[in-house]
Amino acid sequence: MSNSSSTADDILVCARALITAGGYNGFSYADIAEVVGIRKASIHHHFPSKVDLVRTLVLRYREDAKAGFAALERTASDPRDQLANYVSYWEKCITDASDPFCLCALLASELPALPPAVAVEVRLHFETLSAWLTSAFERGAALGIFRLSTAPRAEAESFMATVHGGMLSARAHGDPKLFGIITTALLNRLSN
Amino acid sequence: MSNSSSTADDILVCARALITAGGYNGFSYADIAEVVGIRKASIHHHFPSKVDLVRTLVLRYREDAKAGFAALERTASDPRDQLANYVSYWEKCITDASDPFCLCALLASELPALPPAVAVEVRLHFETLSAWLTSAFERGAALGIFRLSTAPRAEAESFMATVHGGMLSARAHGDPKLFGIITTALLNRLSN
DNA sequence: GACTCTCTACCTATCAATAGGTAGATGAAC
DNA sequence: GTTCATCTACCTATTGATAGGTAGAGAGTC
Repeated sequence: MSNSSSTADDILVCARALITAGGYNGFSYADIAEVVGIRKASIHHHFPSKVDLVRTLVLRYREDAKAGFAALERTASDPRDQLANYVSYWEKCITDASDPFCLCALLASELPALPPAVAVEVRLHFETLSAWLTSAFERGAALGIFRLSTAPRAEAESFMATVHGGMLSARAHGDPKLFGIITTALLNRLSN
Repeated sequence: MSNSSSTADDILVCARALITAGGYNGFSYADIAEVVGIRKASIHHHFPSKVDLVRTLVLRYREDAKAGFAALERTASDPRDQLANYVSYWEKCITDASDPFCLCALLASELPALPPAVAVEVRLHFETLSAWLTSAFERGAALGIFRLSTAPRAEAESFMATVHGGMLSARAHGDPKLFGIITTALLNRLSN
């Protein structure tokens, strides 16, 4: 019943959860094999090396993120709503534990030790996210919706830092609701 | 020339840098052996298992953090200055690469996969940090120095999230100065 | 329809390297 | 002699990976 795209996808889904829980070195092909129900050697058929696997995963993640940003811009025209919806997306993921931590944020924490081919993709994700957030702040300022106390890029980086830090704190305290508490304050500041 | 406290300390110092770079599973006794200049087996004399090693490291880190909070309270009476000095401490560490990421924050990111004996200590560190920051916000509010838009605990958690997120962003972008940019905005908000 | 070839997706068996770890020996210091 | 801190030699388990293989599906040819 498994077809090719399904097995490779299963592998990627599994790898994502394992990385999000324990980092690049915290999982092995054997772990995936157990979850997906195939042998370790078969994973090599789809992903010849661990680097290939994780790099593919990050590339997919980046594509999905770009699609997500585009969707945010279609579903709300007000940049404040776009940012709020971005945060709501993560709050839902964290609260229902479907995706409790940004893959690239997790990998970024161990960036010095990542294989270069993976590291470069993780950096690119941060650049994309930063650029999108910056553009949201720029648009909001141009429309008079936001009054920025610093440059749009700095606002964007602060916003991003708070979101990622909120994920970390929710995890550290074992309290998913904490992400919402932290980001509510963040979003409230956008309304002042 | 090596004495017992020096070798064990060397091991801990080395382990800290390795964990901070690549997480709990990103280093091995062999890595430490190479840096410290002893055999892998000798490390077991000082730390019988990897869990013992990392747990000892986190305990030490927590002691140092408590001492640091006490020092911050001695060297400045104004809670705003205490928070600013806390941030300055990290900015210096990140900028001169002496300690570019909070050990417990790094370990917190992979908390689900940590050995329980280590995980509990990491959580305790977050509780201690959160309590100290909360007390700073409470004192600042009581003295009329801060006007809080949310409860002191929420302010503290937001502050912490931004600091940790700033570390992450600096690392992800490969730009240590970014931590300062993010935290300057954070501290400026304390002055309003 | 039967046969052949190619492809896909899986497998077993195996490997080298590495991981955390153990036990006993050795030498230095007291 | 005892203690401490190191070592060698070795262990089991696990890791990412390789080589060779099987089985079934699909397409093309007769």
